[in-house]
Amino acid sequence: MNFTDELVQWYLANKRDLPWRNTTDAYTIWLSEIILQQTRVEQGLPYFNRFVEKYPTVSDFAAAHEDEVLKLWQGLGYYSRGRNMLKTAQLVQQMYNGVFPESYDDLIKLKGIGEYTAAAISSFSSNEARAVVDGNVYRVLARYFGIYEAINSSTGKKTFQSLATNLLNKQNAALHNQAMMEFGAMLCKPKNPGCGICPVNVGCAAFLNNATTALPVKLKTVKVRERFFNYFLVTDGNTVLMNKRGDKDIWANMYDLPMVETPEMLPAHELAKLPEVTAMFGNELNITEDTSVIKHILTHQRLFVRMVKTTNTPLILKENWAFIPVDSLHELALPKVIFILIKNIFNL
DNA sequence: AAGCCGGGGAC
DNA sequence: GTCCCAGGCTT
Repeated sequence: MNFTDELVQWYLANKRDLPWRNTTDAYTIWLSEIILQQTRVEQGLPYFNRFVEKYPTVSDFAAAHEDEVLKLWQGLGYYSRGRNMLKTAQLVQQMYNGVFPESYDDLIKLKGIGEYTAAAISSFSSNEARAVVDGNVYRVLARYFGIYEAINSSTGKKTFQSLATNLLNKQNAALHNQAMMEFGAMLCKPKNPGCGICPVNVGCAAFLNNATTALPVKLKTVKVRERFFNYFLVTDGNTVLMNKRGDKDIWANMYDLPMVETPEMLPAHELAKLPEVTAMFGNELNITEDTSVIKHILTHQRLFVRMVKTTNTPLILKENWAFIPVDSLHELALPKVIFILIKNIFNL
């Protein structure tokens, strides 16, 4: 048996039972694929189930409001996925009359669908002969064929996509793709791969050369920026002043609190006198509580976040500010760290 | 081509 | 701490 046939045999004997594998409905598969971008199966699974229940068809999804989608997406990260899904659902409703496209060429044009996702949806829904290349496939191919080209260079991407396409079983694209990814996720793992029980170890360049830890090769480490967020809790117990974020920075269109960003974390008494703060509240801030600083890690940023409670109220409400009834707080999509800051105060 | 976009789990 | 996850969009 050749390499890919071995992996298919391994897959049939070892595959997990995952809900999106029991359908060929392009809409349902699309839901799963977007949710699973840069996301582990175990983390995405409960979100998939909630989305399928709330939006059984793409028409149901298209009728949703963005706040509602982001709320359902809360905690999953990379929120542009949720925002793009709504746009795509609305476009499919209008342009395709609610019938989700199945062809790669149609799918690749949609917001939030790139090469990987178009290949995944087209092959899983209609068995179109398109090879998926995700993180798992990069790793499996780099190791088995001993490819030291960086998987995140533009030439490397072409090399791996070309190799994956050549290897594709064009009669059984769906099964082939599932097998490649599941093998990478379950056995040919980033750390401690199961080489001892691997069905293709005798042909694996990395195994034979003791190079599994060196492959795949990936370029550069991301630069991490440090930021200091000072949030203000303005509440009378019945309502709380919330801010809807813009669409440029992190957590686009989600909700947090009024805040100032500082170049470093200041003691409360210095924060209270900051010109930016006194301008906002009319005079020196009266701080009644100050949380300990929470360190919150994102891919490109290390956030240091604190929240101060104040008896002051702002002079004027900025455009994106509103006093929200505490009873309605649970409807707002909150970034993880905001949820942590206020969950105990308002019983969220 | 490089930078940006979350949160969590394994080690 | 570091790495990476069924990646894609913007500049």
